[in-house]
Amino acid sequence: MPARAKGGRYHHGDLRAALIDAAIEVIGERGVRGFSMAEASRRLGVAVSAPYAHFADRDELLAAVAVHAYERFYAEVVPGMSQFNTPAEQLAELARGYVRFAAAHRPLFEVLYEAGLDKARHPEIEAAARLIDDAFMTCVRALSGDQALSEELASALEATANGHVVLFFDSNTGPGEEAVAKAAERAARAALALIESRHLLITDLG
Amino acid sequence: MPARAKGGRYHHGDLRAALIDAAIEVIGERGVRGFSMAEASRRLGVAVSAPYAHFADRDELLAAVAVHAYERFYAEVVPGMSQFNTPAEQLAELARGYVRFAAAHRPLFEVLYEAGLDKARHPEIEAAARLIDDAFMTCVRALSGDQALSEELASALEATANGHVVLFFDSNTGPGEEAVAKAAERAARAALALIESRHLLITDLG
DNA sequence: GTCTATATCCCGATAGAC
DNA sequence: GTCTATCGGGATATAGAC
Repeated sequence: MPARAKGGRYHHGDLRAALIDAAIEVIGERGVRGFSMAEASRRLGVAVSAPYAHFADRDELLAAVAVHAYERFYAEVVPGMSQFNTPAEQLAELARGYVRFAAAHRPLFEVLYEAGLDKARHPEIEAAARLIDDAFMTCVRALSGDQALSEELASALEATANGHVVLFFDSNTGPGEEAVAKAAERAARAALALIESRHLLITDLG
Repeated sequence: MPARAKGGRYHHGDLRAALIDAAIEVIGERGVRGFSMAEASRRLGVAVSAPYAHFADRDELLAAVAVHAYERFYAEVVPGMSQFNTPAEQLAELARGYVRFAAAHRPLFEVLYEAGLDKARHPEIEAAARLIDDAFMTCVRALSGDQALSEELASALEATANGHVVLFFDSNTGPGEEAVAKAAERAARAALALIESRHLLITDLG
């Protein structure tokens, strides 16, 4: 952990990593919209110009936070899937983990969905998401040999997990363990219900 | 429609309504975070201080936009439900309309979910949502006499519809009619699947 | 790689005239 | 109800010294 004394200088520390940490901290308090390079600099006790030695602009720093978010998501959530034996249960666990992760690391979730980052300008973000997507799609495909159905099911599962997070944040119940567990369980059960009736996702589809 | 000539004055027009329209326009171009009282004033050709005769601060103007959003949602989406005869089909139509509405009026959707408005400070927003919620819950309850199941189903349906909108916006496919129709159909089908397997939403629930 | 200093711009909100 | 004028603040980003 780099030094962060308010008045101190910052020679030869890992400012890049410290800036990412500071960004997460600020986003946690003020939201993505409330984050600024200047505020991050202030918290680290460095000049407002210092971050520009590591990030070309504000969006590049946020993109680095997004990459960090996907890496952490993969490390925290995906391993838990292997404790289950069926693809359906694994996907339910992924949905549960998705909600738990977002609740535990709200700033990371916000960067992914509210930072308004141009993915074309920051391809490293999608690259970081690839490992997660692979694990996800492997499970989905194990449930249906049909390519079209796999796509529809994947879309429905992703939308539902995301929606449960938004609903949880919107309900403003705070980060209480009980409320998080309830939201995560709801997401997992909704995933199982979608899987159970997945045949309805493609009938008559244009 | 109030006058909006760039250099012109604005005596005795309906500035309040014009500000709401201008806000929607700005949000459409720059997002909620990019909206400012100053920019709205500039577009209407009025002094930056003029809006404060109608709204105490920025959040009050955004709250008025949110109320407008719910009113318009109710007017555009809810009537379409009555063309169907079963609660399941009506809820599917509501999900379809939810996605279509959000795609057609993205700024309104953004205000509701990304403006970060303190609902305790703006109770008029939830009041405006009540008509929609009543229609929604009436359908849900018609599907299950059980109170606990109704709550779980409502939660799952709302999350899923919202998630499909987020996914659609995230996919960046633009407002093409084809892409919108596809996303809306997906939301409707996911709703039907959740309804079909709704019994899975409450088994063993703590 | 970090500093000091600065240019440039935008914002929210208020005071007081008309 | 709208105007002019302004205060006070904060942001991004760059230039040049060390």
